[in-house]
Amino acid sequence: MEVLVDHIAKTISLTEEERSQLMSKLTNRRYLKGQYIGQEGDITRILSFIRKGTVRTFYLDASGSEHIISFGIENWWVGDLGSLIEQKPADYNVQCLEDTEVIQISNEDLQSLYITIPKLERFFRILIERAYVSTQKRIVRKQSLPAKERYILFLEHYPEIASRVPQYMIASYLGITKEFLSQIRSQIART
Amino acid sequence: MEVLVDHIAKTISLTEEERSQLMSKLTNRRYLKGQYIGQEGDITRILSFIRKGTVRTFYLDASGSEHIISFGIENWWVGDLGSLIEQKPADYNVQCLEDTEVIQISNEDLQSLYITIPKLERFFRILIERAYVSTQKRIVRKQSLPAKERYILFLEHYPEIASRVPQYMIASYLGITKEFLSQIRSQIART
DNA sequence: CGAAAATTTGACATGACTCAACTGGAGTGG
DNA sequence: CCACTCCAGTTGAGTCATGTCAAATTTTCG
Repeated sequence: MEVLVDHIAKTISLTEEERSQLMSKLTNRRYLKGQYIGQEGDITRILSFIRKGTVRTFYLDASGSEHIISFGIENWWVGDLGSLIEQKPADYNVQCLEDTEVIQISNEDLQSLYITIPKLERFFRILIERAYVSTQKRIVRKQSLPAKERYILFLEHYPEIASRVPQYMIASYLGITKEFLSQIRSQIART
Repeated sequence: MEVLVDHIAKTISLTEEERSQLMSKLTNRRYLKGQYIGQEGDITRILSFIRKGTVRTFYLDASGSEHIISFGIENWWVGDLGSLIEQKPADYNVQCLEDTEVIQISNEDLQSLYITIPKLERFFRILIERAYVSTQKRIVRKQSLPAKERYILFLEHYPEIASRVPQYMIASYLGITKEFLSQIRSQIART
C-alpha cells in the first residue's frame, strides 16, 4: 500500500502523520482474470488503484453489445466515477483482463480523508483535470480522424495496452467492429 | 461578481473573509458577439464563468473544418483547460455567439487561492468530476447511438442551447454535417 | 490433440459525407 | 419599397467509410 502513498506523495507532500492516516484506510485486494471489480447496476463504493494487472471498463448497449470505455493498467485508477459520486447504480462494468492486484479506498473513507487531509482534495482535483482533458481529446479524435488514424495513435499512445489486450477489445475501445479493425490492420501490413 | 461567489458558496461554505479574498481576484468582462475569449495557439491564462450570453469552444481540424467541442451558457465555465493547466498553447478557440458577460479569474490567482482557501480546491474538484462524467457519457452516446438519437437527446438535454445556436453548429457538436442533420430533421418532421 | 476463442476474409448493406444547386429569410443600400 | 446580397437551411445524386453476416483460418490453452 506504500506504493500508492508514494505515488500520491509525488504530487502533494505528506507528513508522516498524514501518510499513516491515509495508509490506515487502504486495503489490498486481488482479483482473478475475468472477475469484476464492479458491475453495472451496483452502486460503486470503492475506488481502485491498479498495482498490477489489466482492467477494462465497459457497458452493454440497448442491443446487448459491449462497448469499452477505457482500459486500466498499473498506476491507473478505476471505478465508475459517476456511480461513486452520486451513489446511484453504475452504468459500467469494471472487469479484470488478467489476474490483478489493486489498492482500494472506500468512498466513505475518501470523503473523510478529504477533511482530515485537505491536500488530498488537490491530488484528486489534478488527477481528474488530466482525465477530463484526455477524455475531451478522445472526443476530438473520434470526430476528426478516420478509424485507421485513431488505431495508429492508439498503438503509439498505449503500446503497453495494445500488447496486453485482445484486438476485438481495442476495436471496441476505438468504436469500430473487430472485422473492420482487422481490415485496417491488413491494410497497414500491406504498406 | 457576487453572483459567482454565491454560486460557489452553494457547494462550499465561505466565511466573510474568504468571500472577500475571492471577490478581490475576480474581474468582470464583456465580449461582443463574435469575439474570442481565447484562441487556438495562445496560452490560456484565465478561466471564465458565463454570467450572460452563449459561447462555443471549437477547433479546426487538419483540413480546416470546424468542430465544436462544447457550448456554454449562463453559469457555465469556459476556457481551454488543457492549456490552462499545462500552460501550453491552446488547442481550442472559445468564441462568443452572443454579446456575453463573464466573470474571470486568472490561473495565477486561482492557484494562490487554492492555498489561501483550500475549500476552493474542493469546489473545483467536484466541478470537474461532474464535467468528466458527462464527457464520458458523451463518448458513450457517440459510440452507441446513431446521429438521429443523439440529436433527439441533445434537444431534450439542452433545449435552451438548441434554441440559441444555429443548426449547423449543433451538427458540428454532434459530429455530423449540417446537410445530414437537415435530413434527420426532415425525417423527424415527417413522423 | 481438440475445442473454444480470436482473427481474418469476402459479399453485401447502410449511415453519413461531399458537392452542387436551390430556397427562403434578414439585412442593406439605392 | 424594391433589388441585391448574404447566410442558414434544405434537397438530391453519387460516393465512401464502416457495419453486418457468414464462413474460413489461426491461435490459445485445457
